Amino acid sequence: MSTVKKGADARGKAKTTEGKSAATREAIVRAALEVFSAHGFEGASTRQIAALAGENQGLITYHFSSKENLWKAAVDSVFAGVQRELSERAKVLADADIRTRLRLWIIFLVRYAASRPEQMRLMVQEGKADSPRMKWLVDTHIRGPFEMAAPMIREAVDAGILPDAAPVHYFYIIVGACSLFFSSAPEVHRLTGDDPFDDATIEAHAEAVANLVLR
Amino acid sequence: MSTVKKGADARGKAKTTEGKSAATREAIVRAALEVFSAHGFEGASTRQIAALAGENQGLITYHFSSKENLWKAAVDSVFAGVQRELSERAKVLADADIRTRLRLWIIFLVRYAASRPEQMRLMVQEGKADSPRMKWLVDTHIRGPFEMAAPMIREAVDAGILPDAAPVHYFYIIVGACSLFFSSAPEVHRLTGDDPFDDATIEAHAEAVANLVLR
DNA sequence: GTCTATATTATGATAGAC
DNA sequence: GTCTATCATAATATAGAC
Repeated sequence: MSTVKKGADARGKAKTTEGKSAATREAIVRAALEVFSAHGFEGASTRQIAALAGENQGLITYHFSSKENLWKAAVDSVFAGVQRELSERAKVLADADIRTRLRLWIIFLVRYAASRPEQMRLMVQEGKADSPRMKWLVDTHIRGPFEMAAPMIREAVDAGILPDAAPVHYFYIIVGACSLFFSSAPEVHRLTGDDPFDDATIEAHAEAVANLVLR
Repeated sequence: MSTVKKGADARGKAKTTEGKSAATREAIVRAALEVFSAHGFEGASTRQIAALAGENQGLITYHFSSKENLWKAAVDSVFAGVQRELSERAKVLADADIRTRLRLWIIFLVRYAASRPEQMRLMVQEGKADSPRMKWLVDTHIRGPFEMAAPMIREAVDAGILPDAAPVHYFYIIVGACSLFFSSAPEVHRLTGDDPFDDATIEAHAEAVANLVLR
């Protein structure tokens, strides 16, 4: 906090120039995530994003220079959370037994999918083709979590807790099992009347997956 | 087959006028499915679809009158197969034991997801919001399969084959487990070097899910 | 850093010749 | 049924005032 040029502005934000800039950037990223995950990369418009963020369209070019860079920033913002939380957890649980680690991983995945249903949507939307954006996504955000999970899965298979199959299969089986319920939430709601994002329902889903995998 | 006005045309199709019209329609629907599932509804352009189909853009309006109707026709074409095949299978297997039915259902889901990876992409893309398209999707194509699977799941739970949980959870767990591997195929390929659509890999995934669920 | 105005291109849909 | 040409609108990105 150094040179304060303005005080609180019309929207009630009291920030330094740099602080204001960062806040604008953040607001745009947040809006971008919502719009990109709802409409896909091509379907999303920068005007729509600017409008949702309550900022000017010209600022998108200023802060991100292109729609593609904005997309990357938005994706970074969803994955930043998982990566960090997961590796923290991994450290703490390094010496727990394999069943406990698997169960907690699954519960984590379900809660994360429930708190950020956009993530799986982004993955599925980009998973359509082997594009440059796809390469970037895998190298930057998928390989890490996969390489953390693979040894755990292998260990469970060796211990006879899981039937024999390659880790990739289990990775996508478990991620799919944990996530689809939430990335199809309005569908679930229309089908049964339940709200998937209700706390009790989230826990029920976590229990269902964990109990199915570990028995 | 009645009044033949033209013979084989430039692209080598020998058709009646009605036959030609139907073939055009079909070509457009096939292209639309590909483009919609790759780019989502808003991201897809009718020009792109027409170009891929090798047909004129004006014909889209002629045959479908709007982009929305074309989307519905494309979705119908993916789901038509599942619905029919599933209900046929259901009849044949009505008196098989519950484990066999569950196993065959899973194998069917995996093979279907592998043969039409677009389906899950379409579902996830529309699952973003409770839109009119979403309502149409659920009412026309989701409720049927769900109501076919639910009693089977309930039976498996009652028989002690599956841990206790509501059918909706199992439905999305199993569909997610069977599908994500294929709707993220380029991602899987980049991650491990394997081709998910290789026959042996498809069977390996089916076995992995079936063995995990049934033990 | 933020805003307005605009150049350029692409979109969905229509009109009308054949 | 199929095609070309076109309308009206909306898109990304830029230029330049403040």
